[in-house]
Amino acid sequence: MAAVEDRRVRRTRAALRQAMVELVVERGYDRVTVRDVLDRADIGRSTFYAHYRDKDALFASCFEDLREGLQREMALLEGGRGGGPADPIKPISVIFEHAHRHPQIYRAVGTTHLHQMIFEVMRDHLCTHDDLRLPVDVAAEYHASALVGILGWWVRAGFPHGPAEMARMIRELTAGGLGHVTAP
Amino acid sequence: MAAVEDRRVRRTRAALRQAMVELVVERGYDRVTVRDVLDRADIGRSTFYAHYRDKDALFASCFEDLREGLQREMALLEGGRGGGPADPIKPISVIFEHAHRHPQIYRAVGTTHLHQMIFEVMRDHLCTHDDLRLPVDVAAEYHASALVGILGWWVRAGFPHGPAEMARMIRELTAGGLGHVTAP
DNA sequence: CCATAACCGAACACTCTGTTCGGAAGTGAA
DNA sequence: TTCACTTCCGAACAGAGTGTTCGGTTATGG
Repeated sequence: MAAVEDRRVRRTRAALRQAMVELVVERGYDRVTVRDVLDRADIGRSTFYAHYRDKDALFASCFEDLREGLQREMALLEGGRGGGPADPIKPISVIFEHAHRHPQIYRAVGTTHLHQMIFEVMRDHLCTHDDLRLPVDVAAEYHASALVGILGWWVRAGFPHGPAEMARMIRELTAGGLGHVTAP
Repeated sequence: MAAVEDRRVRRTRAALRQAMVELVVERGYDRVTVRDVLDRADIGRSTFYAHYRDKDALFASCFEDLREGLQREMALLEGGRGGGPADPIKPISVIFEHAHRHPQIYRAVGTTHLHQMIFEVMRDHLCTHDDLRLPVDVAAEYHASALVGILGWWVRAGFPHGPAEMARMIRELTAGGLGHVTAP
């Protein structure tokens, strides 16, 4: 049992994922067909279905690595210091930098997947400060939605502001809310 | 040229819209087919395409009345007093009450349409206070996304909190941000 | 070298879409 | 009530996309 799979498998999946991302960036998810992906990746039809159940499955797999990477960075941020949180806005800054470092894939990712991703990160982060005066889900949903909205806008607009400045703006906008949540 | 259209037209469109909303609530937009709508509404296939270009067009038409109603209420809110804004959170409260008054249709509306709707209302409202320290689009996108996220969560969860309390929570969460925006 | 696993591609059955057209039926006005 | 007009029906059709099957071909790793 090979720990790393057959080279053919690796190449096939990589080609499919890359073709998928390219096409979604060019046309948007709805306007991409399985046939398009096959042609672009130069992969046989039956081969595709041997690897992925359908278009959605391939699309989802495109972001697994991405999500794992982001979660690793977030965990590293919290694990670094056992004490209090250094900066309540720092995680947001990390997200913006992450997006800025992977432009094309963030351009392709739909708001749904992005929301899922950010929401989990956000809720995990909020759960560490449980002195809330509001239901956790409400706060998490609120901040996650706001952040995803801004993030999507930022990506679509072609990164007009730089990640640090974006983080600063978010701080301005969430000052009251997150302050209430995270202040002692 | 009749100001009010032929009764058959009215009945046909009403049946199609109602069937569409019901089915979307039951299964979600992607899992509803034109055939499903036809069967539920008991309308012929060719008749459907005589009224709407495709599924999207029918879906969009389902929310035109809704959007107009909400915009009317918002306009009435600002037009009532010529002076300063009574309460920066009031518009949000209006939105929540509007959603609470039309549960099933808000349950069906996708986040995309909802976002479009809320964003316009939000930007119009923010534009009246132009002493911003941030780009208007950023602020509007931020608050609109947050609100739509919460609204969607609230609707999906079956209105667990009552519109007034929701508005209060939003006030808590946006206190800093909107304060900076609307304060003199 | 060779057993094995992966790939190919053509063919197939299926679902959904959007259009066409002649005939049936409802509608509003006279 | 009559009647011209509009709308509706439904079957049929072409086209696009999906997901599966299967026998033959090719690359891989031991």
